[in-house]
Amino acid sequence: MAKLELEASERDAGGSGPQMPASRHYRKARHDRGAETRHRLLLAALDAFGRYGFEAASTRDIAKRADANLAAIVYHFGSKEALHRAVTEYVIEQITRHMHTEQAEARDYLNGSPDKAGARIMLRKLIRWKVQSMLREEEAELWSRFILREQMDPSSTFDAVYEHLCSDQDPLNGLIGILFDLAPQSDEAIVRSATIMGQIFIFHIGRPMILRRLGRNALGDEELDLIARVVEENIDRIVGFALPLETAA
Amino acid sequence: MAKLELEASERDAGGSGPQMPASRHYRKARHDRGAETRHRLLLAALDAFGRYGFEAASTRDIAKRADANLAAIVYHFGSKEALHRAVTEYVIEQITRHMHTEQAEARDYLNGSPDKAGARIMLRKLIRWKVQSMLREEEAELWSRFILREQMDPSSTFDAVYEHLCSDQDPLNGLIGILFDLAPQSDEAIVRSATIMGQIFIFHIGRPMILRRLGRNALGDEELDLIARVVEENIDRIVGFALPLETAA
DNA sequence: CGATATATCAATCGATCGATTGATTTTGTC
DNA sequence: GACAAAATCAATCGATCGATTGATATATCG
Repeated sequence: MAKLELEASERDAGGSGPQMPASRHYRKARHDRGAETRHRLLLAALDAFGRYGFEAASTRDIAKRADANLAAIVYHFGSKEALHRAVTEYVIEQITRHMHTEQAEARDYLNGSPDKAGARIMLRKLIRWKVQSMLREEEAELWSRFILREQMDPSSTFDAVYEHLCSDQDPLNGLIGILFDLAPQSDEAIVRSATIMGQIFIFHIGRPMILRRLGRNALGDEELDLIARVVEENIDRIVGFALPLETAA
Repeated sequence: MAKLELEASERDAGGSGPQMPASRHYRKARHDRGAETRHRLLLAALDAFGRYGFEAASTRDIAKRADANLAAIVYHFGSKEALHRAVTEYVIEQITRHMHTEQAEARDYLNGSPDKAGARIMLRKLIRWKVQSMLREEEAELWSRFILREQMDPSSTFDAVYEHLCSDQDPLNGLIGILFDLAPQSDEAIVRSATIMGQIFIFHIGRPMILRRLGRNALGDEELDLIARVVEENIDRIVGFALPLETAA
């Protein structure tokens, strides 16, 4: 379950760290308590930062929810700020890992000699995969909330998130560009991509409201299938005009 | 500019208020300082609560940004919590006011004998109006951020926002229902409405990221026109299948 | 002008925040 | 078992939080 390592990605957290988990050339424990505590703190912080924001999320609450001592945060990460950076890195790493295969495939296709028919199929595949992974993966709601929270106070780690997850890592713009005869970085391609991502993000950011309208307490398989079908249908229709209708499944 | 009154909508803010602006049967001042201070505090709080969240937004910061004294918050509103409630009421009031005419028109249409052709035109009108008002109105980004922030910590004033802005006030579900042969409160109608709203909300919640991709510092008329065109086109195509293509402008 | 309600202000309260400390427990090597 | 590094813990620090206080300033009446 806990694949994360993170190890020493933040040495001196702003100039404070007196003692840190050296992780030098020392043997690993048979049962690494430290790594487990670190991971529990990371997940608790991911939820707390995303839900309450950086300042409102108290280290005491994070430590308590991680079943760890308050001082463990400074011990394992260096400071509250460093913990926030570690969470950012974790989110980027997780999303990148989940996206890697499909995005690489789409990028490879774009680097070849793409045409509209192929781009439409590739877009459908990418969207289907984004919807599934972003809605099925349980942690994904935490990732979305954390990232969108950063947007509201665009100072902290906004740049890192942007560079790793948005700029040119995402082949969505390229596919849209081909289908609509637009330059990949043209304003319209960017706006069109945003409207597509918005249809997915709304089910993260607005989940409480949607759950209430649906009269549910959680999104079950039935609702997730419905959401996936509607989003995929919508995008199929949006890009459908670019090509004569076909039977691509 | 300041139409707001709010007057005595929160009497005793949780049982604290020793002195409050009585606003009894006393004549209004020629130059009402209190109302101005109250409104400046309200706008500053709207921005701060939406941006940093309830707890992270400090009353000292709000007072400073409103060019008012710290104690003015308790004096005019009763407490930080009451200020938050007042902001919620203000947002509901503003959105309701901006939406009133168009939503009433759509509701009237739904209460008549609606057909698909009329519903499509009505939907197009409603969407166009939502896009324009939500993107053109300068305060709208603050409203969206505030509401979406509530979603992340669905405790506080979530119910009030939901009841006034979502439940059955919004005729979007009804129009979608007619166009897709769905019951207005069916799961699919709700999900379809959400994907439509997501295409608009993304430009509020993700504005910093989109601005960066566009290489802009702000959304000018040019970009707003583009966004409006793309969103309206998308929705036209999404619902277009429900009807044979026509030339309705 | 007083008289009075309205409004603003600096100073201060207890509570909680992030961070630090020194002691203690756990773990692995010799 | 002796020893040290890794890890956890309770207690505590100064800073800042929301809220309160009493004094002062402003505005509208008789």
